[in-house]
Amino acid sequence: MSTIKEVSELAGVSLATVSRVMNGSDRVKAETKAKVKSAMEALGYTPNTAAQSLAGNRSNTLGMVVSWLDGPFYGPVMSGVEEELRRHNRHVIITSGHGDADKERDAINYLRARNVDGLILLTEGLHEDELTELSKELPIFLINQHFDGLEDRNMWLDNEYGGYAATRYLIEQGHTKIVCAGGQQYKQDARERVAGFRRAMKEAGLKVTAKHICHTVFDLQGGLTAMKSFEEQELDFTAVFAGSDEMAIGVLDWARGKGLKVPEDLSVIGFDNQMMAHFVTPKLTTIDFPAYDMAKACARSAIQEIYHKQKPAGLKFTPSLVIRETVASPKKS
Amino acid sequence: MSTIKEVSELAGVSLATVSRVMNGSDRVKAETKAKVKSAMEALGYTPNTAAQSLAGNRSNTLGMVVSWLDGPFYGPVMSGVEEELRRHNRHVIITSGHGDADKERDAINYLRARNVDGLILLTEGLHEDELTELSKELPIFLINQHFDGLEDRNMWLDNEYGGYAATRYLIEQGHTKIVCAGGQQYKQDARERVAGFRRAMKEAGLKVTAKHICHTVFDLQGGLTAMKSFEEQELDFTAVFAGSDEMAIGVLDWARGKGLKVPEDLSVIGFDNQMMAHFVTPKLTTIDFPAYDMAKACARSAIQEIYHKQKPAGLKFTPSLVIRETVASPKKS
DNA sequence: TTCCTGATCGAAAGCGCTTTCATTCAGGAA
DNA sequence: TTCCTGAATGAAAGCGCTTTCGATCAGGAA
Repeated sequence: MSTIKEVSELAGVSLATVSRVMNGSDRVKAETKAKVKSAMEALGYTPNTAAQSLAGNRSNTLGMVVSWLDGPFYGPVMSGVEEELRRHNRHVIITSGHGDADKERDAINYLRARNVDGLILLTEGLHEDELTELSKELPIFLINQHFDGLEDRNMWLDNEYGGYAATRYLIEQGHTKIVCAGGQQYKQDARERVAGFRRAMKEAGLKVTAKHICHTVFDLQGGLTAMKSFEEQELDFTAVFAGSDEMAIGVLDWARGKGLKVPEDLSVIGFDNQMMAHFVTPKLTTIDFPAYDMAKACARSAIQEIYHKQKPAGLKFTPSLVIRETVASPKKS
Repeated sequence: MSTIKEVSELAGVSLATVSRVMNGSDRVKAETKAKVKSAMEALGYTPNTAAQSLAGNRSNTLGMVVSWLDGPFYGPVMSGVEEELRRHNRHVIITSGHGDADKERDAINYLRARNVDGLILLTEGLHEDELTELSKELPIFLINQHFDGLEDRNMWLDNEYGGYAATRYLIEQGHTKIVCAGGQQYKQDARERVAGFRRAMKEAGLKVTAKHICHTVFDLQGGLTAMKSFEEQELDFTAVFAGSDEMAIGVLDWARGKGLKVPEDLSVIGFDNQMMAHFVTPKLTTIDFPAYDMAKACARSAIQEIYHKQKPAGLKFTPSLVIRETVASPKKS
């Protein structure tokens, strides 16, 4: 490994000049710049990142906290962030928050001890106050969470619109008796999706009572639980909007157990468009969550603000309908 | 952020002593150690990792290359590595190799520029010679790949046994007409799985011809392709061993298209036990790939060798059968 | 007592960069 | 001509650690 010193000697300039060339910034005569560059080339020079961090008081590293490295939802997010940062010759340290506020704090401390220049967070447990507090210490960027005070560092999905679009699609197919299996009520996205459901129903003049909505957990089991609860209440319905794809798969399981055919006897629509939506039968109609794009945008925005002093801007993403095989018109009866 | 200097002043010792306490190693009087520790406590001291890297000529960081951050297979692997390293206060930079030799090299260079102390590789494109060469530069650890010369840094699965166990299970259920939809022939694990299939068949006195084995791609489409090829050859079979779960799901799709019921008309067994094996219907019987455990073991071994100078030892993992719903005895006919 | 030994600790030299501040120099203004 | 200005570059002081080497000191051997 060659050092900046060797480069400077070969090019016949000072260390400072080499450093200036490396950082692109300052005014260096074009001729000098060329000399330095060819010296770097000749030596196969790569800067020592640790020295850069130490001297520059910045690590060129972002920290990222996701709930699970192995959740289907997080893969595209990590992927988007990694690609974008690598493209800018920065890197990300990814940690798992295990969907728990305490462990999320641990993860953040671990990252801060590594002098990350900023944080990309996709957490579930941390409260707005805490995040606001944290953002005074270092720049933090939020994916899939939004609130005032940090709105220019939010990349969020219009969940409400997604819920609306899903429900709207069911209605357009002729359904009038629709139930909603939503996620945990303490989760912002779950609440918003349900709100979208309500809006679409109301707009169509369809009544929604508390009975029609069941808040459980965002997974397969949650979907089953919700359906059993609807069943116990002897509700009559021809379609269900599930708050997540996993829940929707739970609904499919339930339907199969009851001998109901999907979509002939029951229409089902999910949310997220996770990988497994392709693998189930029939293939799941759902709402696409552009996680990869959001992650890329987030990383880009972070780089712009942290390393190029540009003003950040939050971004709202709009989900779109993905039509597959689980929705049909209701049977005439 | 307090520095080592402040700690040394508060504790009334030299920088060197504080450093010694931090690194646990050298002999420091117990009394002194206690003084230093309480000083660190009092100041809330965290060492500056960049300075440590620079001075110590080591980054306390491992690099990792996987094919896709968002592949279902890689989640558990990343998760295992991250957890284990974090537990030892080290960290990992994860990059994506996009399943392509050139991009894998890029990723490795990117990581080396960051002075990683070692590499954990889960690559597909790099040849043994290249890896051997690389391992002269820095320690590299291989997951799911094994060859002589680097055998003490390999964590690998006994794929041959997995193929054997899967086929064996089909045979025990009474099947005698079995085909094998294997992955790309250039992949070591694909070849080994097929070898296991052959061994089980041979052991049971069942003949296997080239017709019974189709090498395609390890994904859903590959499964479909394989089945179509068997169909064209007018083979008669009651069970299929698929080289991966995704292929197996392709087989399920094919069967559904043909109006065949699984497992009544056709038994199917996969390999990997990926998450989606739970989500398909009927739930997939498969061979478990203990990716998470292998990753943990790999990280542990890497830490032991790199930071504690212990001799590494490769580990062979044995896969196990996971019985679900896609295998039954063949119909009498 | 004197000498030697091992345990404990401190001084100081880096590690490879960034950045401030000073210096040099060419060219235009006076 | 002299002076001033701004552009281009260099010298050097850190950034916060690790590690080598040497100093100190207590206690046992001679």
